[in-house]
Amino acid sequence: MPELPEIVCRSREMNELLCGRTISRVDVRQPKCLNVSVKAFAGAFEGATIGATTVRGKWLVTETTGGTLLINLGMGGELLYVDRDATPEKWHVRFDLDENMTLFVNFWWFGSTHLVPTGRLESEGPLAGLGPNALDVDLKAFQRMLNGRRGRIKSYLLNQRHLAGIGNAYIHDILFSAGLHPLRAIPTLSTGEINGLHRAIRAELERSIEKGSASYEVGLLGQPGGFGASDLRVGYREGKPCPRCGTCVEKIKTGSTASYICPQCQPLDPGEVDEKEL
DNA sequence: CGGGCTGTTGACTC
DNA sequence: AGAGTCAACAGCCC
Repeated sequence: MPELPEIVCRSREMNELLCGRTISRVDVRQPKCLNVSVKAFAGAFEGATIGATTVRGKWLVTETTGGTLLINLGMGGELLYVDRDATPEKWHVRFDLDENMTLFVNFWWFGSTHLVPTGRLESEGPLAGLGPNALDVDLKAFQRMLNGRRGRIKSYLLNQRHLAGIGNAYIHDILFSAGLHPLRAIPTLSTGEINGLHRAIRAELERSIEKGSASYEVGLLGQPGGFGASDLRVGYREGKPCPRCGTCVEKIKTGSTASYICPQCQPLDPGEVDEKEL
């Protein structure tokens, strides 16, 4: 599932491959994934020139002369940049460009492509109310964010209104690196634990970005990332030994999501789950 | 063959 | 504010 590292890598590819190109034609097979009518969407982007692409959490933000294009790949969505003759079987939105090239957008689940008028990103659309990118928050700001918060650390980190870009794939190794159980109540976190968590967020996300993002996702040219199963510490490693202490990694239910943890390195002290703290 | 699992976002409720 | 639930809908696995 694309999270911040994947989006960062896709944005780099879009800047390399798409910046400066002109959109000649837009086609939509699944109007549901748009926020406006097909006519309005195509009307805005046909004839437009593509500018820079930036990242807001799990959203790709592409400026064009016809408005801002927002792409959310949901779970397992893909972008494909190919010659028109190599049109894939499955696609939901296509942008035909100059030089016979096309950008195909294919969703697995829950993906969307939005048109937002230039300059209104912060006031309307899905980016309004989104928290800062997880990699853009310094330690002081992170400490302030958590100050006075209640609830559990995992659900806080996954909430895109707080921090944008962390999803249920990278969270496992982030919490493991910080030595935190996903259900730890935020008020029970020590200053040292908060500092370690801040460091872990940066380190784990950047580790994947450096390797070109997750290997189960592919880039605009169809190339897989270099961050694979052997790079994971506890995530999706149920029954395998913890890399730090050798204890069996467990898969547990944490609310509506699953979590992979080392029960030894990420203890949930019963004294610390006092219901009054939640 | 079928049902459970996967896990994003936003809306909604308590 | 936070936690829970649901709905959107594809494909894999057993």
